[in-house]
Amino acid sequence: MKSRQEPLLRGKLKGYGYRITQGREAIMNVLADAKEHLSAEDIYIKVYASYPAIGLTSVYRTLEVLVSTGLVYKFDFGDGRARYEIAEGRRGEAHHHHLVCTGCGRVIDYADFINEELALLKKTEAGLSKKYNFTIINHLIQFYGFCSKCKTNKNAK
Amino acid sequence: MKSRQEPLLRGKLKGYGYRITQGREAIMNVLADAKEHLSAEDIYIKVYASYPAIGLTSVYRTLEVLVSTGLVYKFDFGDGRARYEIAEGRRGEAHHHHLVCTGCGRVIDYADFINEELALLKKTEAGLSKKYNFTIINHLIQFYGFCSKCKTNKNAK
DNA sequence: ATTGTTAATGGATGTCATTTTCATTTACTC
DNA sequence: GAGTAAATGAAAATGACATCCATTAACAAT
Repeated sequence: MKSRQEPLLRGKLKGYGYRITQGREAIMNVLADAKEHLSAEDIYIKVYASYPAIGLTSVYRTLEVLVSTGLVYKFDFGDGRARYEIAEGRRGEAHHHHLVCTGCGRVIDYADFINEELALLKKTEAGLSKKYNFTIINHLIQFYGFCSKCKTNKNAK
Repeated sequence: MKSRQEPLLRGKLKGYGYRITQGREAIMNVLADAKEHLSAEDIYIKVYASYPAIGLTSVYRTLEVLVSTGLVYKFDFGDGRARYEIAEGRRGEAHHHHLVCTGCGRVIDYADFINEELALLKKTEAGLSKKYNFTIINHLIQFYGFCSKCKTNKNAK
């Protein structure tokens, strides 16, 4: 099933003066249908399935274009690979933050308390936007600490 | 001037069963005296000045130990290199969050609104700790968007 | 529809932070 | 002071991502 999202991205990309290529269309489709944030390689693999002529290099380049135009968000969760998520459409749906265990590296997604957080973030955003003349579009919140397994021993030898 | 911080770390590391080596002492000194969060290479260079026998490998290994025991925090700001900060001692002093420009990659540090944020974070932390049996020690908050230079053109071609 | 131009591509190669390997050294126990 | 296992440094490996460059394809103008 084709996503109804893609033509939107397509039009916007074109509006910024970029050409619409087969590879870029395939990448936008994958992003529009994604339920999770994907790594560049995740995207490459998914695109490859329907368009094997794709190169990993083009995935990186297209993502860079999409991110720099604001059509796609890029996150760094600290595991050494960036993740990408489409900006319009799927917003809020699976929005969550992370608990990152300092002991074992485990990452727990949570969506609890998100609403209270969001309320505060809105206020903060307003102040920051004004002071720094910065348009805020998204955010990343991570808590670091120790998960249940690691909290007792703290990796003692 | 020797930091009074280091013996603390030293004792704790020992308590976890790790040996205290010259390299580890030097690294702990650097971390205890640091005013900013440092990258592994930053630390290597500083340690090298007083202890040239140090190897970059040992810096990475020692940092891993310190992080996994909770004595040092590790952050990933998304610029491809991790940053480290001592857990006890210098807390709060230069605590800030980031505005990351999606257009050009610029990172703006801000410390405004931190207090309101912290109040909420404390509440959130309490809830999360309980629900996920996770001991929260630190956090990372980043806003993504467009800085003043990038907001108008969004890198259009 | 055909052509010209220039952006976009893919494969190879490079880069850079971090990890692994391994033979040697050293902190700490007895 | 000797024994032993942890820790080390140098070199090589890894893995994500960027760059180079010759080729291809999008799209505007015909």
